[in-house]
Amino acid sequence: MTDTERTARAGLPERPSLDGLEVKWARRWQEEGTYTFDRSQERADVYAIDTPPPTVSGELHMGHVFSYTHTDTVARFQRMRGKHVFYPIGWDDNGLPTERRVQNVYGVRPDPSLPYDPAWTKTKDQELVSRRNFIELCRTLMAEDEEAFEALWRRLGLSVDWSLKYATIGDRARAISQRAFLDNLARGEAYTAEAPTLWDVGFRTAVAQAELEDRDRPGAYYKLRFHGPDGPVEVDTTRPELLPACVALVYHPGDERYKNLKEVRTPFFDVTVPVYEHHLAAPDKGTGIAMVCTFGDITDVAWWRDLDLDTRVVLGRDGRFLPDRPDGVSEAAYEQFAGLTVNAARREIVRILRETDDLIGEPRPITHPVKFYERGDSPLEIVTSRQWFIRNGGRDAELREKLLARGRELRWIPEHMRHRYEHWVNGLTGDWLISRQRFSGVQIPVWYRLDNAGEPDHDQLLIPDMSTLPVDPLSECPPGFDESQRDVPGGFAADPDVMDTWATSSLTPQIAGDGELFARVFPMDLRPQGQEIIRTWLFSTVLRAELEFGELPWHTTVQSGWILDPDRKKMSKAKGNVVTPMALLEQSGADAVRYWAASGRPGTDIAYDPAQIKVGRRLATKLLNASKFALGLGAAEALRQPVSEPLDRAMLARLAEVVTEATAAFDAYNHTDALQATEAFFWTFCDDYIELVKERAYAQGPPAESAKAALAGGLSVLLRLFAPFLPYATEEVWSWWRYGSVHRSTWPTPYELTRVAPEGDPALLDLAGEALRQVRRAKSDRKLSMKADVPLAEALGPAEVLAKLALVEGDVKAAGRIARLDRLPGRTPELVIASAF
RNA sequence: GGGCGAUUAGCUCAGCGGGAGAGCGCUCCGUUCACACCGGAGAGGUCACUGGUUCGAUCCCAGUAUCGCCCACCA
Repeated sequence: MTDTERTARAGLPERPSLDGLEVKWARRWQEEGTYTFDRSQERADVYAIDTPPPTVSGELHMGHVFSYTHTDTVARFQRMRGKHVFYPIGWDDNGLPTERRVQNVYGVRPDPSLPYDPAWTKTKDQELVSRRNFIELCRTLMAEDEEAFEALWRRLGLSVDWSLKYATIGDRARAISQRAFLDNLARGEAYTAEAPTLWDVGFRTAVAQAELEDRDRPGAYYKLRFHGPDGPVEVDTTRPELLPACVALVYHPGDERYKNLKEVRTPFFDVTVPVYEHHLAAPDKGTGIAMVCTFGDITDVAWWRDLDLDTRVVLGRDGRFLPDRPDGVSEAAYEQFAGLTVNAARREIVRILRETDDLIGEPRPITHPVKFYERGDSPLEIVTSRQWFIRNGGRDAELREKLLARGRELRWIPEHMRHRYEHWVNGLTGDWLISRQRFSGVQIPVWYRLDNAGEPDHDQLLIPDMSTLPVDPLSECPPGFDESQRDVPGGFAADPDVMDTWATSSLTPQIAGDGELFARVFPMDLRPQGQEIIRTWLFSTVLRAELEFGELPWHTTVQSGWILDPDRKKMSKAKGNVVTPMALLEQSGADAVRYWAASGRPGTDIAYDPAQIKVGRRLATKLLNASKFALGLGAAEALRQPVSEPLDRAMLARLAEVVTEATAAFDAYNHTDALQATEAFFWTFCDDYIELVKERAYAQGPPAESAKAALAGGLSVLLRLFAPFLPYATEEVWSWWRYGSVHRSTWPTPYELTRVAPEGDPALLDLAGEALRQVRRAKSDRKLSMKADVPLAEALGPAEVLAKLALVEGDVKAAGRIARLDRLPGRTPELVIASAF
């Protein structure tokens, strides 16, 4: 019988292919609910994952594919291990990234003063639209983006339960977010305060410490001449335009140069300002004495607070100089600055100081780091405004210690990532600013009483009934009021702000595990995420869980690495080295892409490498072909037959070791080691074992049945070991001969192998493989076909090695096409096969 | 300025106190009765550098250099 006939008889495809498997099986998994969470399970039997909801602000990239694949291998492993895997998915579609995308795509800008226009259509670029129109555009665009996201994740084969899908802008998330906020408020953990805050003039909103980044910008030192009682005082500054906001000079305690200086007059504005000592002043920076303004940077705020300085506000929320002069500055001097941008004001003051001869020398250009909102385009300014905060340990040693303790309690993969958390918590300088002066977000769910002058009283909060959440204070009234009382003296006013996106996404365990699910999934097992959001998502989730429940939200966190391009740079759109995931999946297949992704370890960067994807594709194809061959031999029918031959038992015994290794690796979140152990064995299985036994398997009788039974047992285990990595190819092969889904099958154990192949000696597999390799080398050296006959071969080596060889001699002879194999003990220290042709 | 990580074959990466490894690429050979999205064989390395500990160091310690990332109150 030919192999083609065998294949046909077994009902196997003649030429198995990877093409089309994704569509076929993704549909089947959805129809059959293969990954549906069983809501009746108890916590102990559940493995719960706090999946990152990707930010909906464009397309998913290879970095997402990389890290989400890692999590999926864990989910599939745990599911096969018998856990009921709670694997939700969500979209983070509120917040500034989303708004900015809408602004870019539609070319519109929100203006809350405009009325809602239900029939709005775009007529011109940079059009201003009402708040509600803007929010509707956000919802529309997000829905489109989210459809594309879902299509990608389904194609990649993520085994999430799509019925658990959530959106952070959805009603459920908004209600949970507002409830958590009100709980924080009730416990005194949330509060409102008027304070200097970092302000993005482009987005016109306050931003939090966690969202800052430094960017190097060109600037210059300007040396200004202040006027002291005993002569001029030279002061270096990079922000001369803030001279009208100057409230003091500071120098380092003990700096002899300034120790008798008590006050000075500013140049041009001629305002008398005090001179103080402060330890933050650096004697070696500039002239050793610094100009303190309202507010040039956060050090100014520290000085202002510590030294109880005056306040001279000059910058408005639009980044321009205010129309009105600050206290103590003359109208005549200030008026020419009113309305100017920062840059224009700088040019103006430099021009003036040159005229008055108070600019000493020329500006000295420097490059210095400037604070930016991580998604913004303009340097941050500091403005005083009323904002909401949540206590985060930044001003509270006791809470900070608790949060540090939680960080130590958490299992970090890789371990060294815990330092990032510790440094972040230790470096917090203030509470978490959560209010944003934006539109598409979760509204801060409060109103304020208005006094008789129509001014809000921030101590008289009006709180919604918890049962009415989510609430939009701008369109709904507080309990006991009606719409006629909105914004009128004696009535109420809504808080116009929304919450920071992290204020909602810090609640993902509560959002995903809402209602009766909560007790079954919380605290969760795993938080997978990117290392760049330890200070935001991870920290804020730990914080909210600590405040709400006094415990960690999950036991373990796995931090993913970066995708680098071949130049070792982070991949980015600007550099044009971005590969579109969907195109890649369609071209190479999901299993191949997943194989590449799985070759990266947690926390370790990986290069984008098309060659690795090809290797993955080859592996998946090989799996199809080798399976087809083994099953074509009749392996499936022999599954329960006794495994009697030493080589067959050796193979299964070695595979049992691989199972142990792969299982241990997965338990330690080393999915890469699990894959490598499995893959290495698989190639031995194909290249050595199958070649060694196929002649025997073609025959009849117990030795043939033994080979076929071992092939079936080996294949069954290999398919399950590969299932987390190659879900499509393994499922396809599984469907040829087994019932149900491989992804619902049981993770293999060493016992199921040693039971059918007791007393297997793995060394026999190595020995037979080594013998075969030597025969092949002899043929290769003589440029002969691997199928060339060897009339006589001699096996030399220690007697005990040759004794073992005798156990597998029949298979070696068949695979090597050796007619006669003589064993000659004691002539060499190691096994040598000498072939004669 | 502080912290974390990396540096091993041309490339991508494992290993981590006693033998230097894998895959890709490369060279040669073979093959179309599982697999051309194929098989077999082979060549390739003072394990960044300098000291130290040790019988023995790619591995441990100290320092240096380069790269990457995180953090920082950067007049």
